[in-house]
Formats: sequence, structure tokens, C-alpha cells
Amino acid sequence: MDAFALLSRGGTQFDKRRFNKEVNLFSGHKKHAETVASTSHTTDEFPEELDFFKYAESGVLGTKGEGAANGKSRAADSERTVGVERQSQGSGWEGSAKRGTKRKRSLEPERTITSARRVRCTGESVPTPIHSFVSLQDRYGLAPELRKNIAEKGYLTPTDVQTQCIPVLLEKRDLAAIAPTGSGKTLAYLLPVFCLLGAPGRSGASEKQAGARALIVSPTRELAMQIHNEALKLAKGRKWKVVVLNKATGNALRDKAARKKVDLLITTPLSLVSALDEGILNLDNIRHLILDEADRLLEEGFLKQIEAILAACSYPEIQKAVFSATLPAAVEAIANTFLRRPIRVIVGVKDSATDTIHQELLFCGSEIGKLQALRNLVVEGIQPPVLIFVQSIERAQELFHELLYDGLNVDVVHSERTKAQREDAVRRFRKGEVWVLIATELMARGMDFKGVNLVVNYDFPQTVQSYIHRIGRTGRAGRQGKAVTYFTKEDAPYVKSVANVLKASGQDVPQYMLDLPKPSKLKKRELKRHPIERKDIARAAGAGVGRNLANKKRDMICASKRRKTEPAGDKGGKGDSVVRRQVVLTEDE
DNA sequence: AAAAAAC
Repeated sequence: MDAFALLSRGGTQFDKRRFNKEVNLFSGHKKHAETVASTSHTTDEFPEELDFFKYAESGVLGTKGEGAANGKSRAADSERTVGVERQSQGSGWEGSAKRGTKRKRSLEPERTITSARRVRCTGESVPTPIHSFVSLQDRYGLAPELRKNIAEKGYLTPTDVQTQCIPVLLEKRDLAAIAPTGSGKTLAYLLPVFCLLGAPGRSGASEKQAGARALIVSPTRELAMQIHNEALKLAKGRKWKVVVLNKATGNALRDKAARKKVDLLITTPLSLVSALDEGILNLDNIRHLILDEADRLLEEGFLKQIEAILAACSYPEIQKAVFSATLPAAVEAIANTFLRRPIRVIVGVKDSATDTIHQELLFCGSEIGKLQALRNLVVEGIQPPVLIFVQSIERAQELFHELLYDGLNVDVVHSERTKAQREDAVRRFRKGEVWVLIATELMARGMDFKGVNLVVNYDFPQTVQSYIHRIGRTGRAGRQGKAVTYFTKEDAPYVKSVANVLKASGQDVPQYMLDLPKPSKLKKRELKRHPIERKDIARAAGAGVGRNLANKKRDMICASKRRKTEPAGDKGGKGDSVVRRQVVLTEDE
């Protein structure tokens, strides 16, 4: 991890002066906050409202009932704790307890442990890791421009995932890489891909050598664009043509000469499949295929398209690699159907959160409690930028309007907003013009907002994987970050698995959360997390609690700093001194 | 296990 600390991430370094003081919108009025949310403050005591016994099936959960009672009195029974950890292993999640008991992997041919045992590597003839970017020049003939561009980005030493993945890819091996959020996976595949691309495609080149030779697939447009940006920086000074496939570029590619010039193609699954269907391009010459956020891409909904893409990649010696911070066993099995003699690289503990993130689970009782909790957070002073995740598009919209009403500098991103709106929101969030960004799962993966101080899971994530990716928007590249996850009674059955993630990453977790029973499958189905009603957020606001506060806040908001109550949803910003001040210290994208 | 995302 020390290497991380030394790492400076290019022009996008987090500058503390950017938000040098807490945005204490309502300082001096904390008493209001205290009166409205008594339920939200205590996290380590068993909330009376959280009567999970009703979820428990009598026979099966008898012993856990006891454990829960202990949790109530906060008596941490060590035997019980061990039992809880053992149970968690069945879910494909490797808890810290498992580290001590990893032995029965005799099927795996080799195991090399590198980088102070953080990197575990399995597979046939694993290439030796690299320990500096300089060594790539001798070993693999890395082009001087690439080397220079890496240095210019401020990358001094390869990160853990890079030390192992770069040589593996450079030796044209297939790869399954699992490494924490913000650990440098993008460069781990971009650098070798560029290195292997060889000379930039020229129109004069032979049929075999021209056209897209590498393909990167990403689950969202935003991530594809981000990868594109990184690729451009890395390829600076060379004439490689890097293209994000979309309607406009797709049309341009109808021209055969234009098609021949493309070297690296970055795309979301659907746009590629539709381009294939239209016969705009073929993938016959793709020699390197990278699936970023692979577990997401191999989920139902994407899988069919990925299969079509794999089928269209007909180059016999094609190299394939999958990358993610999480790769459940079942999904890895799917990946292994198309990877050939893959090398598997795991950094850290599989499916665990980045350890630079301070995590907290906050019981909020109800929908109303969640809104109160969020308002308290604002009242107590938040350090932007803050990213808030909700479960659905509707809820994103609703929370957006609630916070607009509160006068917060807020924007929202989800798939039903236009491409332009999405891009604008992301860009302004990166610049610091938007302090609070509300988002659906769309923003959960891959997005690299380096300065994000706080992630709020306003709605409880649906899977442990989702949790890990969402909170992974903060605490990147060795920086500190904070994540708060709200939960209500309805979320109780799902809390335990997330609590285990906290525990595995060394966070303090109230014992009662670990003792919460997992509901039986039957009960789970019954509970089925009734889709949170659309109007809940609005109702919570209308219920009186919070609304008064909201009014007060609105009146008080930075009265001295803020001239307009112009919300971030509009073009906004002009003449706003607060905004101006932040723009000066923007990130470089 | 399930909503969101993907021209």
C-alpha cells in the first residue's frame, strides 16, 4: 500500500484547497438537526425497531436468536463470532477468517505470491511481475512515448495489480484480474494493449494490419468515455486512433478508409452489437479483447450481447482478459468458458472493499428517517464532492428535487437523462461545480472521481458487489474516503452480508449487525424488498419532519456567499461566487 | 435475487 501513498495520480490530484473548508451550510443551527433525527445517531446499539426475529424461521435460527440477544446487550461472544464468519463463507464471499484456511485448491497448478502477499496469482507459467515501468523498456520494448506519458501522468511505480497484469498481458496470455476499486486496473490493461498494438494503423497498411486490433467493452457510456480519456493521455504523441463507438462515430465508420484507421475501439455492448448487425464493422482483426467490469457484463441482460461479440471476434490468436473488483465464482466460471489457459490475478481479499474507505452502516428506521439522516448530514456540514446512490430512477429524481428544494448544489445521473445531461452532470461534478451528485447504479462502477470524499448509499445496495463498487467511488489510489450506508427495517435481512464486508476490511461493526440472521429463501421471497414506493421520499418530506428544517436551511444557505438560488440542474453557475472559486481548482477533465 | 443499463 505504501506505493499508493507515493503515487500521484497525474493532473487529477486531489487538491485539499479545493474544498478547503467544510461546506457548513447551516453552522450554528445544529440544534435543529438534533431534534429531528434521534433514530439516526446510534449505530452500535441494537435498535428496538429492528425486530428481525420475525424474519427468522424458528428451528433454523434458534441459535442465532441467542446471538442476536447477545448483540442487544453488546456482549461479544468470541465463539459466536467465529460461527458467524463461517456462515458467511457459503455465499462466495471470502471473509477474513478464510484467509487462514485456504488450502484445498490443489486443482490449481501453480501459485506465485508477490508484492508482500497482496497479489496472488494462479495459472500455468505465470510471467514474472514487473517492479518498475522502466523495466518494461528492456523486457518488452515499451515505446519511449508510452513511458514518457506514464511519467507525465505522475505514475511512478506500478500498482499491485499492474505489477502482475502488465507482464501477463504483454506475454499475450488470457487473464482474469480481480483487484480493488481505484487500484489502477485501467492502466493495467491499457498500457499492454498499446504496447502490443504496434505501429498505428495507416491507410496504406495491408488488410491484415489495418483496422481495430483491440477492443474494450464497458457496461456504461460514461465509463467508456473515461477509458477513452485515459487512453488518449497514454497514447499522446503516437498516431493511434482511439474511438468510442456511438451513433456519430458509428456512422463515420461506414467509410471503409475511416474504418481502417481505427486502432483501438472502446464500446458499450449494445452499440457494438447494433454496429455489427448493421454491418458497419467486423471484429475479424481484434487481437486483444478486454471486458472491463466483467462480472457486470456477464450478467443477464448483457450476456447475450457479450456472446455475440465474442462470436464476432474471429481472429484465431485473440487474447482475452476480464477485469473487475468483484468476480463471483459463478461468473468467473462463465468467463473461464472463453478464456484460454487464463492466468488469474487477485489483489487483496476477493470481493472485499478498499481499505482506505471508512465505512459506516446507519440504521434510519424508515424512509422518513433516511431523509432526516441525509439532511442532518448536510446540516452538520458536508465536504463536497459527495456521491449519493439510490435504487431506482424515480427515486433518483425524487431525491434530486428534494435536495434542490433544500438549495443544495446538486445534480442527478441516470439512464433516462439525455446523453448531454449525463455528460454535463459528470463533467461538472468532476470540476467541483456540482457538490452532490445523485445517481443510480449507473455510476457505481469504474467511474474515477478522484476527489469524492463521501459516498452515501441512500438506498441499501442489492448485492455485496454493488456495495463494494459503489463505495469504491471514494478512497481511490490510496486516498482516504468515507462511505455511509443507510438502512431501514426492510433492509435488515440484507445488512448482515454487507456488515461482513465491513468486518473483512477492518471496520468497526456493531455485533448485532453481524448477528442478524440471513432469512431463509422462503422468507426472502416473501419479503422481496417491496419496491420502495415512488412517493416515499416525497411523503417523508411532506410528513413535516424535515420540511421545516428544509425551509430553515434554504433561508440560511450561505446567505453571504450565495447570490442566486439557482440549482445545479439548470445551466447555473454564472455569477455564483462559490462556484467560481471552485472552478479555479478543477480536475483536468 | 433484482433494478438498471445497453442503439
